[in-house]
Parts: sequence; structure tokens; C-alpha cells
Amino acid sequence: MADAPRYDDSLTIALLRAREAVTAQFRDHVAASGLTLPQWRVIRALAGGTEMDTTTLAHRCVILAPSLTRIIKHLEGRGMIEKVPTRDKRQRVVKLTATGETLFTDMWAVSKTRYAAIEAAFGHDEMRQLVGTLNRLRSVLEDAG
Amino acid sequence: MADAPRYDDSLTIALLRAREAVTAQFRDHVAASGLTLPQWRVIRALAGGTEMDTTTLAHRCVILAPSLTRIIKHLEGRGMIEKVPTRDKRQRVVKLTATGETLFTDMWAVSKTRYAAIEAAFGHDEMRQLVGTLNRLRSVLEDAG
DNA sequence: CTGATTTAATTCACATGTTAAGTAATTAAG
DNA sequence: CTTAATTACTTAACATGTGAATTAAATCAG
Repeated sequence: MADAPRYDDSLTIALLRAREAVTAQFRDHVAASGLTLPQWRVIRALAGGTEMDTTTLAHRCVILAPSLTRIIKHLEGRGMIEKVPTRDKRQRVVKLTATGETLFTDMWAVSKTRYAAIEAAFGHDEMRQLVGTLNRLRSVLEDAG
Repeated sequence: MADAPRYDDSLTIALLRAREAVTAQFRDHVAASGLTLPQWRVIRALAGGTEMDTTTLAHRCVILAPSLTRIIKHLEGRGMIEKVPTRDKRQRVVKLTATGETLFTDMWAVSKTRYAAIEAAFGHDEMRQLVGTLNRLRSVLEDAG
């Protein structure tokens, strides 16, 4: 079986597991506010009065357009975000409401702490290097493919 | 805005994007055989006559139990996998059918090539180091949390 | 100005992620 | 042997991932 797939060495599996481990550090905190992780990414991206169109928002949050449509609908329904008038009537630009900004501020304090805990456990330099390596990998693959 | 979230430096976003870039290298190939990536992970794990129970399979493939239930049902319906009798009637042990093994063999040849292309583009040593770093990150977080 | 093309989002259909609840079989306690 | 506790999965309900088809608005060609 020299040719069988070796899961422990697999990059795809390693990425899946690492992501699983990292998100586990935030999931309970985010869920306590009644949000999912993708919803929280959207709120983070809009924090501080930022206005953004759907396409840019989807790219920043790494969420596909159809998912983002549903998430925006959901968060609008909960009064967290609101539409901003635009010249181009095709575009949908959104921003946080006052309620949304408050929620972000409350959650961000804890979120920063969790992130710092990860850095402390794993090592600040290692963390920076890992993020750099991941971004370089992405860059290489996107240029090639 | 010194305190605003910086997405480019975020570990969670970097992991998402890197995974997106890597899976993009395999998705079209896997889809051409009418499979999704999670389905392909299951077939890979069972390749070579391997028999495995659902719990172990779920862990190896990084798929949650409810998803795996659906995937097994789907792959059984397509004649790719089959149940294996067990002493413990609670357990569900499965293995590939002859059809499933053939599909694996055909796909694995191409899949290896794609993986090799990633290694060539990114660098063999960097790749090994990255997988090691990801696994260490996971280990640190699982021990802490 | 009119029709073809392109662009931005949405909608659809189906697969998976995620948590909680439920079911059946095994094990353990008495 | 009987029942409570545990284990291995499954089901249910809802959110997101994913690719294809639609809709509406802006732009472009003539």
C-alpha cells in the first residue's frame, strides 16, 4: 500500500483540522451572542461605520455571494445592519446600525482576548510566520491556476 | 481605528483563503467524476479494501457525523460503498465496492498529479514545514482548550 | 435612442456544517 | 435477570457552501 493516501501528511486535511481547532476557540463566544461565525465575520468587516458593497464584503469575509445574501437578510431582520442608498441601483451597500456597532464593541473585547490567548500558546512569531506562509501559498496557487 | 480588526493579518481568514486556494486545485477534477470534495475524502479513506466504522471515518475525513450519514447514504445509492456485517449491531462499518475501488484508482492518478503540482509550485520543504506547523497549532490549541 | 452585452445581486437546488434531540444496541449496576 | 447508563448512529432543523440560472440595472455598439 505504498501508494495509498496518507491523511496525516495531507495538506488539505491539515488545513481542515487547523481551521477546526482555531474556530473552536471562538465558536462558543460567538454563539453566546446568537451569531454564527460567518455572521460575525460580516459584522467585524463593517465595524467602525464602514460602508461596503456586497461584492467587496463577500471577498473580505470569504463568503460566497448566495450565502451573503441570506446572511444580510438575516442580520437586517435582527436590526444589526441597514442598507445605504447608492447611485448604482444594482449595488447593495450596507453598514452596521447603532445596535450592530454596540454588539461588535461588546464582542470584540472578548474576541481580542481569545486571539491573544492563541498567540500566547502558539507563539507570536510562529503565528505571524504561519499567516505569511498561508498567504504565500495562496498567492502561488492563484498565480499558477 | 487602531483597534479595528485587520483581516489581512487574521489567522482565521488566512486559513479560510488558503483552504479555498488548495481545494480549488482539486474541485474541478473531483466534480468531473460527479463527486463532492467530502465524498472524495471518504472514498480516499476507504481505498485499498479498508473497512472502517463511521466514527473513525468521520474523524479521519474531518466530517461531522450527521454529514457522514448523508454521504454514506448517497455513496451507497451510487453503488460506491457497501455495509460490512458487524458483531456490534450499533456500529456501521463500510468499505468500497469494486466500482468504488475502480473510481478511486482512476481519480487517484490525476489527484496525485495535482498534489505534486502544488508541491512543485510552493516548494517541497515549505509544504512539509507548513503541514507540520498546522498540526502543531492544532495540537497546542487542543491541549489548551 | 435602441438593442446587445456586461455587471451586481438574487434565487434555486442540492450538499455539507452544526447543534440538539431521538433511537437502538451494548454495557454496567443491583 | 432487569433496569439504568452509555455508546454509536440517525434524524431534525436551520445556516452555510456551491454551481447554475434569473432578474434588474448600467454600459456599449451602431
